[in-house]
Amino acid sequence: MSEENLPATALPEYAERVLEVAELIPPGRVMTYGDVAEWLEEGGPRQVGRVMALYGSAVPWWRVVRADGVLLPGHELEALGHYRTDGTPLKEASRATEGHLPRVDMKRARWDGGARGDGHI
DNA sequence: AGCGTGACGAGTA
DNA sequence: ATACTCGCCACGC
Repeated sequence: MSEENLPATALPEYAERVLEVAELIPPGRVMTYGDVAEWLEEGGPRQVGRVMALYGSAVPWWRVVRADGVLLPGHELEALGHYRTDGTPLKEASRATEGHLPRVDMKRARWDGGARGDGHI
């Protein structure tokens, strides 16, 4: 038997953790890829991004955003619809956004993961 | 083995 | 505000 033939579970455990965090994010709030990685204490923003790109379709992917608050290319309208439904704070009422799609107001929408002071870690 | 790329982040000019 | 660089880790060629 060869160790090379890893079980390769349907979803890597890391991926499952990332998806779990994505599900934890309450409506009207968002977490950055880096925040998720930090919350998990493993991997980095790019690893989280990879998981979301592959399996994000099974979770509220729009609640995991870039640190800039820029909407996902190709899913801007989709995400925007969800943000309006969830009541996520957006930055649009400004001349700077004129001609540009609104971005998530990270200052208000960023979620710390429940402050994870209530029993976690 | 190296090299480019990616649903990233932060820093600097 | 934009553009560029570097660090980061996994994957594909």
